[in-house]
This record gives sequence, C-alpha cells and structure tokens, in this order.
Amino acid sequence: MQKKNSATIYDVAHRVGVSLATVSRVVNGNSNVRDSTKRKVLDAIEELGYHPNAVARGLASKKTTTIGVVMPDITDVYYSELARGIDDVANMYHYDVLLTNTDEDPVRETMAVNNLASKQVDGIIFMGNELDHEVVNTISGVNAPVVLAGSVDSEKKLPSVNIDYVEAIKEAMEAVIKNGHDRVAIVTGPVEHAINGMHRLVGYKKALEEAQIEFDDSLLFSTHQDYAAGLQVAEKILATGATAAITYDDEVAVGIMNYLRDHGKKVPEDFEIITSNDTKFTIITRPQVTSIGQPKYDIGAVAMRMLTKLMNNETIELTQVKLPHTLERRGTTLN
Amino acid sequence: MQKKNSATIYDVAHRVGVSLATVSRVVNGNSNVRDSTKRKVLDAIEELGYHPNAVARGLASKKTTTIGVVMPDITDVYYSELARGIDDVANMYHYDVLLTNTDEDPVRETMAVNNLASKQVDGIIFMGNELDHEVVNTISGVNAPVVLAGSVDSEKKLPSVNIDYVEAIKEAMEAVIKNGHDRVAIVTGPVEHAINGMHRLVGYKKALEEAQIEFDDSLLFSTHQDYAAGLQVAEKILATGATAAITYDDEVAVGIMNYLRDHGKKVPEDFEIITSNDTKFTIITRPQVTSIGQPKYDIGAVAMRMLTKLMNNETIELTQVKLPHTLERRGTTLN
DNA sequence: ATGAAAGCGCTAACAC
DNA sequence: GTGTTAGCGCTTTCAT
Repeated sequence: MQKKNSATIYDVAHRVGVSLATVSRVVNGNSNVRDSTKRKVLDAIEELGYHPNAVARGLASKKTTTIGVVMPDITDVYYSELARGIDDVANMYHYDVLLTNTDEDPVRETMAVNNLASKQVDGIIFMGNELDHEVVNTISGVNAPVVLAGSVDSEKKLPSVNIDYVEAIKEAMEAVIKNGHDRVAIVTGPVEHAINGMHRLVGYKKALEEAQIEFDDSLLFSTHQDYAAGLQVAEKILATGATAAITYDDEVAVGIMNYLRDHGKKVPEDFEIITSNDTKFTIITRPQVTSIGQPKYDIGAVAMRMLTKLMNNETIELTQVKLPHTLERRGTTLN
Repeated sequence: MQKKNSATIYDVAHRVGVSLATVSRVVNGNSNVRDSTKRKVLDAIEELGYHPNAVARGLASKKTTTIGVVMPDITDVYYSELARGIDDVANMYHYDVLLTNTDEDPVRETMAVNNLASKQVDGIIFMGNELDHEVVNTISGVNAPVVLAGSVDSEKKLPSVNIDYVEAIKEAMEAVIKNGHDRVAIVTGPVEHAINGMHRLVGYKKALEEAQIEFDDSLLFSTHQDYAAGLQVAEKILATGATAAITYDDEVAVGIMNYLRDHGKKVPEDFEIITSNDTKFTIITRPQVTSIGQPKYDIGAVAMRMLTKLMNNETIELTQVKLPHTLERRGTTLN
C-alpha cells in the first residue's frame, strides 16, 4: 500500500535541505544539478513516494501534456482504429488523451472542442464526417493547434490527414465498370456530408463520365450506418436493376450482401460489391468483401505526429496530407 | 473568430467592478449573489468571451472533473462498447474521460494508473482481464476511487460491475450438452487470466460435473484473440473429435466456424458453437453465431454511475454488481 | 450579498 | 550549481 497522495515538491525540498527549484530541476531533468544533490533528491522522492502534481504543473507551465480527441463514436471500428493510431503516437510523445464521443452532432462537437479548450489541452485531433461551418469556426478560435484525421473541411483551412476519397471511389468504380457493369448503385451517408456523401459522389460521377455512362440518380442511396440499413436498402437496390454497388460503410455492405444471397442472388457472379473502410467485418464474412484499403491506423498516427510538431511550433511543409489507399480485391468482386 | 485565450476571472471582475469572489460565485452557481450583479457579471463574461480555466480550478478546488479509463484496446469492440456506456454516463455527470490503452500489459496498466493519479483524476474505471497482483496494489494505493468494469480481482477487494461469468459459461455448456454433445471444446484466453481463463473453465467444469462427463484437458484450448487464431485452432479442435465448442471471443468463434464449413462440416448440424461477447461479429455472419448475451453498454454505464457515487463519498451498499446475462440462440446451435 | 486574502503545487526568470 | 521570488487562474474561508 503506497502513500496516499500527500507529498509535495516542498516536502522533498525540505527533506533534502534544498530549494524547490532544485527539486523541480531534477524532476524535469534539467542538467544544472550536481550529481550528489541529484541523487539525494531522487532518494527523497523515492522515500516520500512523491509524484508531481500534473495540474499544478499545468497551471504554472501552461502545458498540460494532454491532447483532446473528438470522434463520432468509439464503438465504430473505423474510427477506433484511427484513435488507436493517435493514442500510440500520443503516448510515444508523452501525451495523454481526453476522449469525447459526438455522434457527429455539430452541437456536441462544438461543446466538445470548447470544453477541451477550457481544460487547456495542448492540441486537438478532430474526427468527423461533416465539418459544420460553426464547428470549423469554433475550431479556428481555439488557442491550440487542431488536426483533422479522416476528415476534411471543404475550405481546407485546417491541417488534415486523409486518403484521397474521390480517387479511391473512382478506382473502385472503374473496377466494377471494367467487369461490365453499367448500373452501379452508390450507397453513401447523408449526401451533404463531405466524405461520406459529397466526396464519394464526385468520385462516382467521375468514373461514370470517363466510361461515358449517364448518371442515374435513382442509383444513389443514402442510409444509416449499420447492418440493418444494409439489409433494408438491398431490396431497393435490387429493384433498380443495379448489378453492383459501392458502399461507404462495411456493415452496410455486408447487410446488402447477406440480403442478396438470401434472395437467390449470387455474389459476386450476379452482383458485385465494393466497400470503403476495410474493417474486420470485410474479413470474417463469406465471401469476404472487396474494399478500398485505407491505412486507418496510420491516418491517426500521422495526424498525431503532425499535431506534436504543431504543438512544438515547428513549421509544417505540407498540411493537407493524403496517405495512399489500395483496392483490396476479395470475394465480392470478380477477378 | 472568437477571442484567443486571454480573459481571466480577474478581467471579468475588473470590468464589472466586483471582486474575484463574486465572479467565481456566479460562475459556480452560488446563490449568494444579487440578481442585478449576477446579470452584470454574466454580461461581462459574454462580452469578454471568458472561459474558466479548468486547470486553475482543478488546482484550487482539488477536483478536476476528469476520470481515467484504463482499457486493453479501444479497437476491441467488446471493450469499446463498455467504454461508450462509461462515457455517456460520465458526460451526464459532467466528467471528461482520459483514456489509456494497455494491451493488458501489467506494466502499462500500472503506469497508466499512476499517470492518471498524477493528473489528479477524480476517479478511475479499470478494464482488463487479468488483475495482476501488482496492479491491484497500485490501484489500491491511488488516492481516488476505482471501479472495475467487466473485470474482477480474485480477492474481490475492488468495487466491480460484471456478469456472472461462471454461470454464463455453465449455461452455455448445458445448452450444448442437452443437444447430445459430450465432447465439447472450450476455447479460452490464457488460463491464468481471471475472466477469460479461470472463470470460464470453472463454469465449464461445473456443467461437465453435473452432466457426469469426465473432464478431458485435451479439449481445452488457449488462443490469441483474433480471427486468424480461430482459423488455426479449428483444425486442432477437429482432431480431438469434439462436436461443439464454447469460445471466449467472437472473432475466434467466427474463425472456427468458417474453417469448419470450409472443411465440409455443417454448422450447427455437425458442430455447434457458442461464443461469449455478443458483439456485431455474431450478427453479420451466416449463420449467425449463438452467444452469451452481455449488457455491455450497461456494464460500463453502471460502473460509471457507481464511480460518481464513490467520488461523491456516498456509501454504496453493493460493491460487487452482477448484471443479468442471457443466451442468444442463433444459427450455430440447434433448437 | 460582497470583498480580502491566503493558498493550491508547481515552473521560470533572475540573482548569486 | 543553487536559491529567491513571482506568479499561473482559480476557490475558499473569513470578515464585513
């Protein structure tokens, strides 16, 4: 049973017979301390079970060694992978992480950012699909650097780490078009959302254009982000005569696939599917789901690394980072 | 663009012509302020864009309105569901959450707890399978209440919220035994781990005993916690002549199922499987996987609620909470 | 109902 | 190499 709380830097100083400053120096690894006194201080720290009070330190130094992470939902495997990348790098640089779930509600996002600011975090990583104008405003007003991870603001004012969503969807489209499909459903989140809506649609249309296929908006579907939604939308997709689908969410993709197979369709022979996030869901199903491959962990890790530089006032050459994506061909596509 | 940082309580006080104390009172909702001055203060706060500095407040009041959450891995859907329950209730009571991943490494768990203590968190929720003696020691030494969620310490010294793991596994076993199986594989994590090892084994043996089936330790398997591990262990399980398996992890269960089906076994006709965590993985596969049902979100929520009471120095009647579990019969079992 | 003043535990000049 | 001295921005008695 170690000592409860108590011991302060003053106790240590007093015990050794030196000043607060000296103790502070050894604690902070300042070299200007004679080895012998350093040892004595260290011993006293050990004996008293002294642990620096980070709050006091934060007040005095104006650095909390804490960053804020704002994310839609910790149970969403896509975002939790990013968060893991963030956390690992954060720890590497000795930062702790204050985590907030927002469910992509702009009101809660704004509150979260303001709250983190009042807690004096040294920086913030923000994740979310739609960057509401007000949210961008709030973020810009915060007195701490902010980096977007897996998110974009349309004005590209904020530093961010992403993949090229437009290009990724375009490539996925090209893959199915090459397989002879000309009626390809595109399943997105709310269309007004940047990544899950707009960006994907742009990539989709680009591919159509290059293949000289007319855009048909009856092939555009917008759903909730879960398995049940996939089950539901599948029927509607089938009704349009589509023979392939590109989806924004892996659970939705699996829902569509399962519905199709339950209704006598063969995947991929009768219907091809490509999804976007390459989460575990795409691996455990039979067939496995072809997906755009995203370096999820790395997106988080790189964003966090960027944030450390920003917090350190280093200048950053490239603030709009695009990490490479792939196409992971699995069982829901031919070839 | 709102004001960067700056305004302090002093600025507000000065502007209105009152003392710091008065401003502090209105900020903290103390009733001893005349309505008219209160209004003036509020106005000044608005005009100056004043936001209380939580760090300073924490130092002065010795309360940070922050709790620590220690968990194995944010990307593990089982734990992230618990975390969501924790976070929602924490927000409800206006606490922020400092999150740490440990990968169940006792060294990192100890460091995490100590670090959180030095950050002066008001309380800690701890999640993890194995409560290393040293970790329990560290936890006990911390000057803040701690509640275990989905975790147990063998000495039951620490407050905790769980389901009855022994009973749950026993019931799962009874279900397959009733279906005529007498060679049932049990797949756990490291046997020395409390929940994923020991507890499950106890429940398994109890059921065997009641059914008067001899325990055969060649039916006991210990694996990593992922899909690939399931694929691998499946072959060995088959070699034992087992006709059913109880697993501790859903991904492992799906791995086993997929391997079996790929190798000509029919699930559930030839082989029945019951897993433990009832995560999304059990829903999206075909067939869906029968699982013990756990109120994951509630485990987190209840643990957090308990922690708020502890932080508030309320006495708690029951510190070892067991929430009800179920058996979710799906496609990997008959009946 | 309001103000004065003493800290909370630490860092960071600045002296010596 | 070490000590002195101000704060950091706020809460909290204790007076009034």
